[in-house]
Amino acid sequence: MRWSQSFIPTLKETPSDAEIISHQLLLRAGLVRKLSGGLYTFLPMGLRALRKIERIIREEMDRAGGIEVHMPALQPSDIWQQSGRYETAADVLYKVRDRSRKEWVLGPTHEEVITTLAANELNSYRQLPKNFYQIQTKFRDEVRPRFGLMRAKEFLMKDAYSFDASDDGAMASYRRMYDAYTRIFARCGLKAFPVEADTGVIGGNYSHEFMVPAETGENDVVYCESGQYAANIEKAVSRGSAVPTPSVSSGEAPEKFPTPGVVTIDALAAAPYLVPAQHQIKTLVYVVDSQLVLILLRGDDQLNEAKLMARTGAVHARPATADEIVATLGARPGSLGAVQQVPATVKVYADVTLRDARGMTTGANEDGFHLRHVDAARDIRVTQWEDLRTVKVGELCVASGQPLKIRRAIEVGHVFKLGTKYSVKLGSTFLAEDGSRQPTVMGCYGIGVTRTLQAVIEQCNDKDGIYWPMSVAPYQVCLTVLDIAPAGRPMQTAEKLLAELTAAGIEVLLDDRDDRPGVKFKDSELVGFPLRVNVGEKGLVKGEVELKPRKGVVRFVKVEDAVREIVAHVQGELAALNADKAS
RNA sequence: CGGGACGUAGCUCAGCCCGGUAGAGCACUUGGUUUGGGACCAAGACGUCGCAGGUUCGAAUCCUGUCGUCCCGACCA
Repeated sequence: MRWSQSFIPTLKETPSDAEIISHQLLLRAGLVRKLSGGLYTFLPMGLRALRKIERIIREEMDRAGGIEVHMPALQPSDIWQQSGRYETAADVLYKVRDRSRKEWVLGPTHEEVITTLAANELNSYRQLPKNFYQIQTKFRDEVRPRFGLMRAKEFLMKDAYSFDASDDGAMASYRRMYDAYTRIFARCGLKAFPVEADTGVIGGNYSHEFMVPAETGENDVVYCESGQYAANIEKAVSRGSAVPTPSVSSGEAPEKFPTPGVVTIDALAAAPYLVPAQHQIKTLVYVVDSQLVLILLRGDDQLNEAKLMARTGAVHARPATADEIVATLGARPGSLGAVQQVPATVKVYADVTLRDARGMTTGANEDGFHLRHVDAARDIRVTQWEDLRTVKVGELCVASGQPLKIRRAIEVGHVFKLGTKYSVKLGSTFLAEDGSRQPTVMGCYGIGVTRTLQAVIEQCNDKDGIYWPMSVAPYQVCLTVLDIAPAGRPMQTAEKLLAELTAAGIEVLLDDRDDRPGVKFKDSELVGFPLRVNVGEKGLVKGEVELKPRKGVVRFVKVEDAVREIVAHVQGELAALNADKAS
C-alpha cells in the first residue's frame, strides 16, 4: 500500500475535545474521526489495527472450541421482556419502533438471542457443550460516553456464550475462556490481568474481569503484590480496617447530648466533641428496590454500593432524598441514627465491622442531637449483618496477609459464569442421559474490541506518538522513501522492496508522499509503525538502507540483505508476542 | 439527571469584561526557492461568530431560551 493512496489524516495539534492520551492519539494519528458523542468512524489505519485484534480473537476463540455465529443487532423486545431485562437494563437500551409501531431493541448484548437459539436447537446432552461467539456492534445508551472509544454508544464487542449440561462442565468452559483471554491479551501486546469481579444483578457466582492498568481507567482494582489476590473494588474484601473498633461497653444506656449544627463525621470528630470517626456509627438511608432502608457503617468507612446490591439481591439502589428521610425518620441527614424512632418496617443493614462495636456515638434522629454509649448489637435492631464497606489501601490481604494496594485500570474483558438464569427464563433445556429435562448451564464472555484497541494505545505511547505491538500494528513496516523521483535510485529501490516484502507476507506501507523527510519521520512515529525502513540516497551510495524500530536504535543493512533482515525482525517480534500466550 | 466549562475558518486559539467593517498560527490553492527530523518567500481561497429570540441606531461581544461538546459526580447488563 502507498501512503498517498490511503487516507491517513494526521494532526499536528491536539484536538481540544480529547482529554486522555489514547483518545488524543486516535485522532492525531488519523485512526478515527468523531461523528457525534460516542460515535466514531474508523479510518484505514484504525480499521486495520481493529481487524488485527479481531483476527487474534478469532484464532484464540476457535482454538478454544468457540463456534463463530452472527446474531441480529435488531432484536424483538419481547425476548427482553421474557428475561426480565427489559426493565433491569432499561437505562442502556436503545428502542426503536417500526411502521406498525412494534417496538424493537438495538442489542447491547446477546444473552436473550443466543439463549433463544439454544432453546430451539440444543435439545440433548449429546449436543453439549457448545460455545457460540460473534464479533459484532453493540448499542448502549450510555449516560455519559467518554474518552473516545473507551465508553461509546456504539462499539465492537466479541461476545461468547457457553452452554453446558452440568455445573462442572460450565466451570470447565469458563476456565477455557479464562485461558483464551489470557492468551488474546498477551498476543495483543497488552499487560492485562484478571481480577475477581462483582456479578451485578445477574447474580451468578463466578466472574473475572481482565484489567489493563492505566491511570485513566474507570475501575479501581484492589490487589496484593504477592499476586495471591486481585479484585475489582466493588467486590474486594480484606481482613478489615487497620484501625480497631472500640469494643468495650461503658455499661451505660445510650445518652442523648446536644450537638448543634453538627452534620458530618468530621465535625463530630473535631473539638469540642472529639469523637474519633472510628467511634462513630454512620447512618445512610437508601431506597433499595423502592424500599427505604438504613445502612450502618463505621464513621470512617465508605459504603460499597455494589456490595449492598449483591447482599440484598437488589436491582436498583439509590440514596434517599432529604424529603424521604425526614418523612420516615423525622430528622435530617447529619443527625440520623438507628437506635430509636426507626419504624419496624424499615430494614437495617449493618456492616459486620460494627457487630462487636460498643461505646459508639451516632445520630439521635433529632436535629442537633447525637447519642453516646451506643453498643451496636445491644441498642440497634439490625435486620442483617453484612460486609458492606469499601476496602482501603493498606488493609491486609485475605490470602497473603500483606498490605493491599489500589490502582486504576481499564476493563477490556469479562468472563462470567451465568448459571441457569437465562436458560430457565428463555427455555433452554435439554434431555439428560437419565431422561430428565434440565436447564443448560451458561457462561458469557465479553471482550470490548474497540476498547482493547484504545487500551493498547493507552499503554503503548510516548512523546512522539503510538508504538504498536507488531501483532496489532496497522502495517508492520513503514517504507520511507526520502526522494520520490520515480526514476531515482531511492524510489526504484523502495518499489523493489515493497514488492518483495509484500510477496514475503509483510504488511508494508510505502510513504511515497512528496514531503520533506522530517514530515515523514514525524508522521510514521505518530501513527506508530513498529519498524520504519528509510531509503535515501545517503545510504544507497554505501549500498545500504536503514532499519529504525519505533522503540529501538537505527541499524544499517545492505540492500540485498534488507528483505531477509526485515522479515526476521517482524517475525521475531511476532514470535515474542505469541510466546507469552503460553500459560 | 445534578455541578462546571466551552461553542469564532478544516485544526489550535485570540477578540467578548468595556457593543462600532472578522483576526492569528497551522492546514489548503498557485508560483518560486528548498529537500535526512513537522522549510522559506510571495500571492490567494476559506466564516450565516452553534441556533433562535430579545435589548440597541448598531450584537461575535449584553440578556433569554435552545442545541451541541468536554470535564466532575451520579450511573455503568
